[in-house]
Amino acid sequence: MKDDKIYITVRCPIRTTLELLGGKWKLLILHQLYDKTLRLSELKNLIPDISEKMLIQELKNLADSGLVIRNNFGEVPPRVEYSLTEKGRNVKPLIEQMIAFAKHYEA
Amino acid sequence: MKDDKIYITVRCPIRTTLELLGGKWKLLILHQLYDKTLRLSELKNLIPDISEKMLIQELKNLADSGLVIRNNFGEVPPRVEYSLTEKGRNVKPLIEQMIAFAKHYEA
DNA sequence: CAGGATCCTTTACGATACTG
DNA sequence: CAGTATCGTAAAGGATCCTG
Repeated sequence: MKDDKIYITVRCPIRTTLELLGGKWKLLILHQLYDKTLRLSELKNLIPDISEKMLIQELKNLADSGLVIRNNFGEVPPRVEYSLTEKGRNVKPLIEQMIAFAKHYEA
Repeated sequence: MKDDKIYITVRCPIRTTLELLGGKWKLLILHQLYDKTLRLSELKNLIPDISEKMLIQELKNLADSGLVIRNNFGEVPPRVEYSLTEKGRNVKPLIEQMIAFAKHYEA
């Protein structure tokens, strides 16, 4: 057999990023976790218009992606803190560019 | 009256950017228009899984935002070309960071 | 306080047919 | 070729109630 072709699938990096960070809330959450550790209730206060369901869901999502780490202190009453992982810290330049873009756009 | 407060509304820049670029397709379209002018049919070929409806809708969306310019040559058969505007070129560093993020993530 | 479960609404998106 | 119009579906998101 000749003329066979080998197909390799190169995933579009834009799509990869959209899958990881797409949606209405993930980047807002990551923005708040930019350089601090926060509890669920603190995040809720910082992003007042997010529903609790979405906040929890998206945090779990980000944790599953390895971008956020969930630290359960196992205390009573419950105390759980969220922060960026090493991988998660790679979103920082992206967030910076989003802020820069908005600034340019509104100028 | 004293102790009155003046409230100014500072829109979160992340939200601004999400409103302009959010959704499944806008950034993929902008990525293709990164440094070239393309016709509708060319964009359709470059992003095979987008529906024609969404492609046209999002292009109009981006044009309304002033990020993309629609150039209608008024010929028969129709010939319409899309490209980034000056403002639209500000997405370039953002796209670069999305690519960099995907790369870091997959590493 | 953190979060699970359920139900419901909204909106994003897709398929198809049609037009100048 | 570059659209418009319509209809239908799937996914995202929201409200509320409940639990350890």
